[in-house]
Amino acid sequence: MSLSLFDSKSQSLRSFEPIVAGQVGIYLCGPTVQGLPHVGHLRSALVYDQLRRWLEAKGLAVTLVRNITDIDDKVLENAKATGEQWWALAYRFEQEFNRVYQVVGIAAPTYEPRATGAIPEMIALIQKLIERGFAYQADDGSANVYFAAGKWANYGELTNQRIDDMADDADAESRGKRAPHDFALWKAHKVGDADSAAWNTPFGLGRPGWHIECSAMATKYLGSKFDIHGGGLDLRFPHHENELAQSGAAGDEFANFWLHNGLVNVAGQKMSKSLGNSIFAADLLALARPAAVRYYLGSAHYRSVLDYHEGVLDEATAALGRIETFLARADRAGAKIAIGNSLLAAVPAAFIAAMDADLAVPTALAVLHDTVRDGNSAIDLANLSDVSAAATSVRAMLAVLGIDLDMAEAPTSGNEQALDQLIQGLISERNAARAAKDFARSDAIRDQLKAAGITLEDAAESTYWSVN
RNA sequence: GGUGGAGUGGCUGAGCGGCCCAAAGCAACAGCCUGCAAAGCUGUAAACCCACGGGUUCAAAUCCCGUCUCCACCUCCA
Repeated sequence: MSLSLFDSKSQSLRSFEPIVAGQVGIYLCGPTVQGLPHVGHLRSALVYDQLRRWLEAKGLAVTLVRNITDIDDKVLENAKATGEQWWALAYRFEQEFNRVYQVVGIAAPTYEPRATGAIPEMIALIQKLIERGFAYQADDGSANVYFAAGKWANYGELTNQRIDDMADDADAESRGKRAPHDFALWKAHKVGDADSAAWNTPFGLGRPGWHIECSAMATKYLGSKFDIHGGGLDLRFPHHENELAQSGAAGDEFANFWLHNGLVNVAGQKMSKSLGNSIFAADLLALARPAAVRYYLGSAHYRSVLDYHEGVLDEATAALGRIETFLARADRAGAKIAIGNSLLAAVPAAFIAAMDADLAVPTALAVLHDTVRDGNSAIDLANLSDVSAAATSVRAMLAVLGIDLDMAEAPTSGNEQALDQLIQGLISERNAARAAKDFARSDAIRDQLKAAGITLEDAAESTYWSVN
């Protein structure tokens, strides 16, 4: 295993070795389903989809668990605003998340647990923490239970911070906390909150704090020690720090590697509700086809900030078009795609090196484009074996990256056949005009098709058409 | 106040001690091809010294020190 990954906890590139040979357990903090998925959600999910595909290409059996946070303050708040049941709202958005994930080719996780499905495990974990002296029920007698950050000597180890240096939580005392940096494990039910949003527990009626769910679910499905924990950079603190503290205090070794993906800026600015500059997944998908959206999201390294602005999807579409044109030309040239049962064996060494270097997808894309150029040259030289090799290689790289070009093969539907027949008629007419040197007529036909969004390409042996 | 990240061509964006007189894509220009295009290939220009100023080294975009600017996180956040 020559894969290196940047581990946020040690802040260094570490060689990745699975805890159990041949298997990888990954836990991802999935979305809080309180609203529509935006470009940031898509990017995060995509990063780990690429990681998973790469691990699988390398022959590892990946167990990917990505949770759904279906209860929290925002879910309850937003449901009050829309007049829905909180669980109906959460489920509605959960489905929308899964819809857009599916559209851009993010494979479904091995399992997708909901926070509300792990309440008994959370209660058990909280009780364990109370027994061990790392958690306490609020001094005001409410059902609030807090984690005593100061009691856990390693608190701050994930983000390299010391409690004394952290900014204070202003209203800590009013909620029965003993220290400002203690955080909620269990939140007491409040008057006005839906009855369905409360569970009866040894601490009283209430609902889970934000962090406890991930500790409970990660260990429930992956064990007390697992390979990789991932999520957005914004989750590093407090969410992941608190998860680590809870699980560590409960005696779990927890994640071997911590991965954090960079966020998405919009025209250089942070995306936020208050700025009103959010780009939703549906916005992207309305502007470009899924493969282009996926290409764009992978155009910057996963730990870098990815900027979204006007034109980025057009660039991605153009880059993709180049790859597509090559594959179409190779196909016409008679290239044989021969990917065996190992994608890894069909992919260039430079591509493997890039992916192994902390998942350097932009570098991997450069290798892909180099291969396209070499393949195009081979077509011009009529070197069929090189063409086949390049096309095979390109197909394999696309497969590893999960980019599904969904290229038009021979027309299949009735509509496509009808269109093809019409255009073939015009192409014949144009070629007849060209043969007769009636270029006014031939250009008029080409312009007519162009106005309809159809581009003609005169290859040596025939004329091909494609819809822009 | 604390913690972390970034500043590379017209744009996006890799590289993070010698293979860098800096990848790849987009955009531009020229040549080949074409009746003309498109597509493709080739080439060119584009980063004056890779934010700025010092330093270490035989060698620095890459390491160190300082400065400037920007961004993120510090209990809502992918």
